[in-house]
Amino acid sequence: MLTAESMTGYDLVKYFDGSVAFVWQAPHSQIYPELRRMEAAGLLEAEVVARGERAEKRIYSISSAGLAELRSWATTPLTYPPERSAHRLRAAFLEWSTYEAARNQLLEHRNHFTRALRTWEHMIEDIEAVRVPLLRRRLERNAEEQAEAIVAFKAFAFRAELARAKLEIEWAKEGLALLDHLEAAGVPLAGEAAAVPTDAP
Amino acid sequence: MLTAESMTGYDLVKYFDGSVAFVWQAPHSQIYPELRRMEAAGLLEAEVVARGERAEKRIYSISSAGLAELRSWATTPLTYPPERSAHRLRAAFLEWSTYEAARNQLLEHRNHFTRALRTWEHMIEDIEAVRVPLLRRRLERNAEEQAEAIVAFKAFAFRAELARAKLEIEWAKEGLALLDHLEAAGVPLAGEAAAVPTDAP
DNA sequence: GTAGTCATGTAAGAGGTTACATGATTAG
DNA sequence: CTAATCATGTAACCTCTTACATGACTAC
Repeated sequence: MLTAESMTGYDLVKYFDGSVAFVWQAPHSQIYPELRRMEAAGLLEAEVVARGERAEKRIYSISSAGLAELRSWATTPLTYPPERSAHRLRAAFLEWSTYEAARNQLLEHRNHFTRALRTWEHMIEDIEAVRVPLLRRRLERNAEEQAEAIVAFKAFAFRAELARAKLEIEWAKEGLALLDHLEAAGVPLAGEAAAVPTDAP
Repeated sequence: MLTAESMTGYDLVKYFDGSVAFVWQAPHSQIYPELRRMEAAGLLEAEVVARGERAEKRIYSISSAGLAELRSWATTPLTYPPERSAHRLRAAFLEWSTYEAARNQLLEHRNHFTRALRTWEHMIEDIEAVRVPLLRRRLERNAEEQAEAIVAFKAFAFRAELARAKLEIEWAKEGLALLDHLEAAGVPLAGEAAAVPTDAP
């Protein structure tokens, strides 16, 4: 982000929430110390600027070492992190739930990704029309011949999440249909048993 | 997993790698201490069994408190963790890479999920045919009327990952096509610039 | 005897979450 | 004056990764 524009940690947090956060989130409690570490490592340079009469702020820019590090990161092969999805795990053991809780879970899943889908769609439109402020500044800083690639890669990354959202919505629907089918067939779930007290005959 | 069969931490690690690990991975260094903690919390019971003359092993079973906890977990709403995908992040900033590195990245992505796809397909077949040992034992322990649901939920969870793998393969292909298009159009990437030394005219 | 499997741990450190904490500046 | 925004931290805690560490049992 600092290759697009020099800015404070505060700005970084803000812009994060509006763009990069859709693929990589970080709270300010991670960003501020990290900026200090990167500055100490020579990857960033900080300009301390007065803010009013008493306060100060640090405007960070990327250094040439930082640029080299960025290029290095961009060309290093990535590994695949271990799978860890609470939602899939839950789905695999839905027999321990109740029909009500299972349905709520899947409805919430569908709603969550329906909202996400709308966000992604708008985001991709905004990217392709260069309505995203930080992207605009990035294009101004770069050779015009690269503009197409810069925009295309952002849209490319976000389209994956768009497709993912569609997938999750369909998956949730499939799950809801499965629950309907099982309940109609009179299949009991283990979670319901918990509702039956032990003092039953 | 302990509701399907009582077993040692070692067994748990083994079975993890063959089934649950596809949605939730954990190394033995996490599993052993966790079993101890859960036993201390009364969720599990351990039977210490001699193994040969000198060695011992601990066979864990789930307690009634553990079952209650499991049911509680199964019915508690899940939250959505912050997005954090190194691959999407990388994709969004591919202009900092080189065509070669970017292609390798996407080819590796395609290969990774092609392998995953095959694994999922076999896994789902094995689940539906009840060829998975732990699943078989789970069905033996449960009322026959629940068998359909137990199998269906496992297949349901895994189908999501199957669909995900297909999505990732398509996405990687799209990315490769994009790279071909950009390179053919003569668009330079920032990573290539690093190859041009500063002592150029 | 030896290689493979069974079996169980510990520990340092990285990365991330959540909560606590503070205070200046600016717009109305 | 007061609320919103700008701005920057710290710290406890949890989870997970990676590496270190050990040794018994069993089949060949």
